[in-house]
Amino acid sequence: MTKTLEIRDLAIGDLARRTDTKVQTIRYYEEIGLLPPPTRTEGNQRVYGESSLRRLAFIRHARDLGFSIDAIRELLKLSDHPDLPCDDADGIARRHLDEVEDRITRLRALRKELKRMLAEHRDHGGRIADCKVIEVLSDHGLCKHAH
Amino acid sequence: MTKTLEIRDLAIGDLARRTDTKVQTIRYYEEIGLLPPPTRTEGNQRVYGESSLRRLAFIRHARDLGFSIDAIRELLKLSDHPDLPCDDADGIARRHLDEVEDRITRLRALRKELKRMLAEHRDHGGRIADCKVIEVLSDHGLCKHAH
DNA sequence: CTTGAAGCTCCAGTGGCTTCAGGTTCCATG
DNA sequence: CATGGAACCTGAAGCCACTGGAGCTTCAAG
Repeated sequence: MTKTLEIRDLAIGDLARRTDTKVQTIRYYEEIGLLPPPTRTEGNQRVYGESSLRRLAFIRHARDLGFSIDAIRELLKLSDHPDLPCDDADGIARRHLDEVEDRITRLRALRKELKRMLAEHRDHGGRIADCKVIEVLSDHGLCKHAH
Repeated sequence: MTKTLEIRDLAIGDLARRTDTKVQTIRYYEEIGLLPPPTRTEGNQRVYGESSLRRLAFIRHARDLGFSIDAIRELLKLSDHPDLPCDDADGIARRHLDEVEDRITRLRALRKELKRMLAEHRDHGGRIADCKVIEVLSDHGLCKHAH
């Protein structure tokens, strides 16, 4: 039950380093309302705490995984309003769960193919006989909007 | 051993529909060299075959999964040049495999959390008691560039 | 031979940053 | 306590990966 000591009073640059984000990107996220405006010092400089760090880390991971800003806004809404009317929250979570499942499936297929290529490569001493990356991710069965 | 009958002579609109892509996006991909310029009709209209269909479907899936155009260019290079010097191909494949593994890990974490939320939601009759989507994807251990 | 859908090129606009310019604040060192 | 360089500030322009619109041509069903 050791209470993790809180991280506080991070300058924008510290936050940037810890989340592998550009300083300007942080200011941009504030501008578009993804990050709440933090408190400022006397000299008007932004000061962040742990919650900003977590929130920003989440945003970066989600962006990196291909979620749009709007999708992220929705996911954050789940966090920000735990007492959201149930249908909304349920709908948002369910919709994103489907999308996540879908992405995992496609990434698995790509992973399998990349592994196969590396393995064959070793076996055949330096040549990729037949690369099927395209086949594997062009599979129509995996298309969201196909039928 | 039934030979799949080849799809040929698709107009740009057909290709767009089959890959859930905008017509303009297809032309844009041609412009930046992701798709080879197809043959044209007498009247100067683009005509595509099966390989374009596969290639474009691949590109779309990869973009959707958050790969950059440059990463996709590299993956396509594996397909386009099966006789690539081994170190190049191996490096490309290995690098992207690592990235793919990483993405799968993070998506799994997010999936787990979304599932948990939906389950608790059902149990508690309409309220999301504590939403941890942020915690789950802000985990520092999952950061590519953290240490 | 008409007519309307779909194609063509060129160019401007958008989302999500990124870079630049021209300043102000902070703080380690002399 | 003065100072100089790193880090901060705002505001605006630029860039990538599309997206949409204008104005025109081609195609194919009737």
